[in-house]
Amino acid sequence: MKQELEQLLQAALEKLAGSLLPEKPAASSVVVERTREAQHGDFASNVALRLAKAARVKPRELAAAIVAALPANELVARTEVAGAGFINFHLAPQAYARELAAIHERGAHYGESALGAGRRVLVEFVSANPTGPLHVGHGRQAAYGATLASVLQAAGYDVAREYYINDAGRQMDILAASAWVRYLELCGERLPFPENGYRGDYVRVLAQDLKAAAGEATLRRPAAAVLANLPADAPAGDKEAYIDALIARARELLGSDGFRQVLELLLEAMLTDIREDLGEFGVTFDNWCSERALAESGAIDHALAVLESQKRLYRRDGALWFRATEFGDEKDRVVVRENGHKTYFASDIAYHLNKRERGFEHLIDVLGADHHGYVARVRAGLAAMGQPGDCLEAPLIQFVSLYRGTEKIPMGKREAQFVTLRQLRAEVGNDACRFFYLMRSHDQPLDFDLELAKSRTNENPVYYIQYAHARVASVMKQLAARGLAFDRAAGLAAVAALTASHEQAVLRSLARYPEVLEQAAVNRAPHALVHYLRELANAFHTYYNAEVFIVEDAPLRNARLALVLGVQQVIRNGLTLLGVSAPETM
RNA sequence: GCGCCCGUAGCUCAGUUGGAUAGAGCAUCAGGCUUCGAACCUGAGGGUCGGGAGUUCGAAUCUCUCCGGGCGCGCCA
Repeated sequence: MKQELEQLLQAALEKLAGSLLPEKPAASSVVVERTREAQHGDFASNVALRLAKAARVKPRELAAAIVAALPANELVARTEVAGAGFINFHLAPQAYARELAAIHERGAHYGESALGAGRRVLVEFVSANPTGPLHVGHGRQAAYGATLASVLQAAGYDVAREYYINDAGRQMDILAASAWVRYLELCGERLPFPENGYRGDYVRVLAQDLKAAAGEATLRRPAAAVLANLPADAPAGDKEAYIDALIARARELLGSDGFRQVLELLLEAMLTDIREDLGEFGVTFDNWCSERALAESGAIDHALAVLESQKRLYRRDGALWFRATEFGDEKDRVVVRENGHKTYFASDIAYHLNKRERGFEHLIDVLGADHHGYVARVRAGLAAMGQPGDCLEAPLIQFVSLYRGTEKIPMGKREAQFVTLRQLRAEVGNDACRFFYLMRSHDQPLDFDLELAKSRTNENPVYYIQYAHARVASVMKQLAARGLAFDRAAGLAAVAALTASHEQAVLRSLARYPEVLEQAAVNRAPHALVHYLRELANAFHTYYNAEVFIVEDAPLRNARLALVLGVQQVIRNGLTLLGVSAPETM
């Protein structure tokens, strides 16, 4: 609808070019928007206001000329000049009838567009270190990333979803050491737990897995051998030095192959847990990309070679540096440390180059808000390797605070007091969980009220939308119970009978769905969809209370049913994108 | 100190290529079920869009500045 009006305006402006207007304006300046006030019609354009100055004409005069030059169109009932020079469009009833027919015709595909023109986009999200269970912050990133990917797909992009597994670094070694110590405890050894180790209960579970898989023969070592000559742990000593020494000792006692086997087993267990957790949450990935596999494939050396060939590397203090400042970063970055180890940053730019080399035009990294400092750096890396710097985009997801009513739940990393995604899902349910995560703009910190999310009262917005969907299903059951059947063709043919103000409001709301979906895609703002669905449900509930659908008059009855089935379809489409179920009964 | 995000009704928040009289939900108050599900609907009150200045036909939106809050600034990952 909107696009058609914009095309009409464009045509009118082309007619005026050379006379009233100096030149044909760019298509991007011709914009039509929904009006706020019903008296201003359905759509309005400020194009005359925007062009008046350059054309040296009064805005209202220009607007009048544009209106006069508009080609006739069956969708438009009336056009007028209003206010300072707005052009208001009042749509003909058949415009909405046509839209309702489109909903019935396209069904689950209604709302999709070709905006993205098949461009390949990689959405990377969650990518939590496999060193512990996902927490509520990851949950928000999961919900956001999954829905953003779905919305982009609906908008015509060729989308792939990816999880980057940080399985190469020191954090994994620390997990291995932590689990091994717990394992030794299980075997009956007595030794202190490292201050810098992972303390969660899941580590004890991992230790049991280890024992079940390996028994005592291969991995058990006497505590005395483990602890011999280790430096002091905190608080007397340095916890970082201690854990590093412990890791080295584990490698020494188990052999590098043995240590690696422990690591592999833990990694597999953690990834299985994360995968299941996300799967139950309705979040799936097309690819799980391993940092270690990437390194083994030579991708990091490849990226460094590219940087070298571009003369973007230099040596200082024994380390190899990348001239990031030449590409907008605030300081140069080390890629190979003095000790010969490549930095995380090196593997990260290699990973992003790899994404581009796999054919993705556009890269979206969904990141936690605490990662903002590092976007500029990766972008600098991409630019230095000859990639367009703006191919990378990173929506930053602000933090989540949990509340019970007004009481804030502390979320220390050390003691797990209700911080995992799994616990959150178990308590409030997947639907409420996804919904609450997506209700707010991602760049706004989120206060997640558990009591509200759990409540089955009118305070909870999830049920409000689902209820509208279930109510339509209930109406259809009632129809069948009365021995009547819905005649779609007859209903769609009689849409002109839907003249009541509540019916008009529902029709208008329905027709906005494709626009909302495009907006959500362009702005990376899935929450726009949530707000829209609430409005649509509101229009429906109001209508439901005002009119009876199952009436004697068959054409009117079928028209009304066609309308509410349209509502049901759009709600289902929207909820599906959000990852929330659309139940027939509640 | 430097950088990023944010500040809108009592509370939680929508409102981005600058648009017409700033909107929802909750809470509060007043109403609505012998009729398709009351997990619903209708109405009312509630605002210095953090303060100030600027840009212009027009600013919650853009710029500057100040105040307040969150986060980040490693040869860690």
